[in-house]
Amino acid sequence: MSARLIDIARKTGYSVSTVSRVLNQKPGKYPVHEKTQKQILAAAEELGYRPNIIARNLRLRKTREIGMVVPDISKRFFSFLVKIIAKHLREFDYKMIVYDADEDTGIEKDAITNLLAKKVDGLIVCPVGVESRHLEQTIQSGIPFLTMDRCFEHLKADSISVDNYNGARIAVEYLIAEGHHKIGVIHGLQGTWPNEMRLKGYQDALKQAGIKAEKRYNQCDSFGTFNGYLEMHQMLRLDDPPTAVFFAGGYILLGALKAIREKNLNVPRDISFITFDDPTYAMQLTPPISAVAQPIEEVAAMAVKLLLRRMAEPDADIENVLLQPQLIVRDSVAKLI
Amino acid sequence: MSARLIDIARKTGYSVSTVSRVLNQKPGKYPVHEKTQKQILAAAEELGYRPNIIARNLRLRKTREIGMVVPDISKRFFSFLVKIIAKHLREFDYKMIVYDADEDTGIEKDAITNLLAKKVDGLIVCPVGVESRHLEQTIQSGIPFLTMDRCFEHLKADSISVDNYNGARIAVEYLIAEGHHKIGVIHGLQGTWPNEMRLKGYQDALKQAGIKAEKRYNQCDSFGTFNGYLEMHQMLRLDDPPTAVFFAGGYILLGALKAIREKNLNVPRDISFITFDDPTYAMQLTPPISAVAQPIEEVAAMAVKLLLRRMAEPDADIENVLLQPQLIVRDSVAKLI
DNA sequence: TTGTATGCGTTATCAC
DNA sequence: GTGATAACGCATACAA
Repeated sequence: MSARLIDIARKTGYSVSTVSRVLNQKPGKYPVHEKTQKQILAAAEELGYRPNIIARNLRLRKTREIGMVVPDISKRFFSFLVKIIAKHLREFDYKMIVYDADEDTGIEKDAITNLLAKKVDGLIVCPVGVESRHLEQTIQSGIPFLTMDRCFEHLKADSISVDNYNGARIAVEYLIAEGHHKIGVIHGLQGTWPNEMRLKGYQDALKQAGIKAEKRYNQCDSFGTFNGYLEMHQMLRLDDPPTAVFFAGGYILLGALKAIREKNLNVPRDISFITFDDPTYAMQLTPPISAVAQPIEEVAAMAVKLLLRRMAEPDADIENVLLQPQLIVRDSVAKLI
Repeated sequence: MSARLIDIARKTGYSVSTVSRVLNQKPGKYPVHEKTQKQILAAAEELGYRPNIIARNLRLRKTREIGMVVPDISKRFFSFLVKIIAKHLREFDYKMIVYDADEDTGIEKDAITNLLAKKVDGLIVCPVGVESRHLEQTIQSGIPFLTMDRCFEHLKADSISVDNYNGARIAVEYLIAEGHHKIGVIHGLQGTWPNEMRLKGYQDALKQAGIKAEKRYNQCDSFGTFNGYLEMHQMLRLDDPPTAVFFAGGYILLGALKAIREKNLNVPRDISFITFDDPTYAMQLTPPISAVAQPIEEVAAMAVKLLLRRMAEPDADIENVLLQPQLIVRDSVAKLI
């Protein structure tokens, strides 16, 4: 068993409160005799004293912990987000407790419940994205709360996300500008906010250019690699396949590339590709794939800023921040004009 | 403020202890009147009671939490490991608290200290890998403890890792079997266990085949993409560059591919590649890259098994488990014979 | 400058 | 069956 305040107290002959005061060192708050301090500090060192955080948290009714829930930590977007946010929080002397919801609203709900029961000082949730009732309840609990990425429009809470709509739109507008008219889309999980926004961006870009959105050019299922693989094959089986395809996520792209290889086709000679997300490998592929990059670091920084503001001013106006993604042109789109 | 036991007690007229008993429901332990139970359960429901985990943990001196520290959660190897381990632990009703050490031993040390102070029931550390004194101290504290991946040989603790030595060895033996003699290596951070083991595997494979390990064919710096890029360029500048290169990590490969593209060279026509690690994109590259895959899921499962065993039997013999990686042959190695 | 007493919310031991 | 009561380890208001 590790040393407690009372062990130091006994060893030095002082009381627990004196020991506590010395070890916490509120600047100039309580004056303690210098000799006393030295003895106590020495004893603490010798016993290897480490404060019991549980007891302290219970007493202070503060934890200096921020809870975070992500739908899939094995995806780089989220693990990187987690990393950067944790790093920022560290500067403010906050720890982060992350839970992986494994794309399951039930687990997400449990995670939030647990975090609330752990009395974290703030909560960041990247919702799985299909249900939000439990989030409403969480907001009611009054905890400083922030949704990220797969936000819900109706939720009365701060939020930060990437402008999925506009990102998709500039990607497709770029394809059109290069002379493409038969443009396909392979998107991800229906009903999720980013997916719907990306799809809408695609559709609006076509509409604006006077191009009809063909149903057969529209495939979807999930954001996974296997989905990309299957749907790409399906699209290639069409009598008049599209000349260019927009992918709603980097994993979809990966699967589509596999399908392309199997058909011995060449990008961009036979078909042009552009993807939402800019995974690390995109620029290393042959050819390097043009992409719409999400500003993850800015998202992380803004998240911390918003949450800390909410913690400092619980009654501040709700902010819903939308960050702009960036088009990165590489060599995967053929110029048709 | 959320409801406490005492709020339910006041509302129903029963005492705190009765309320606690009902809410914890030890099977057949304490008999409580059925009517009482119903009233209390109803009141709890109505007040939205959630037990305060901090108070409970303090009282029970158990947290049902496992701490985990990884050097870089944004790397897929670790984020995936975290995900799978957390999933397994969930089945045993344990939560996981993960911290990212950001490849910094100082942060790793702080993280461990904090986890210990939080009184987690067990601790899994994937060490940054350059220093281990603080790990020895951790072991002394008596907490069920496990190192993973970048283990230290001298540490008296359970450990689980991939056989980096053998993985590198079978990769290089494969290159030799295909007729290569001028074989380069670009490895990662010197002094870390996986790196040294992979390097030694490379060297021993050459030695066994009677091939001298040329110093100019050996480059290193870190496991990063940029390192791979620079070192590959350097190797290509040699008068007689190697005909095949073994990379100690998937990110290094990515950088090397970029260098290759810039020189307008072709894999495997001009040079052959094989890499340790099998990142998701390896099979989608052109050509698909042959690789040595780490059995991440087995590692995760074994980690949980070892830790739970240690928690159940603190005095069991120390186990150091080594799992075998697997050679995955794709199209990135030319047959020279 | 230091000590005493109290409470944070829970569970467990004991008595009734 | 149920209720007082005492910890768990810490930080603070108040006394001395």
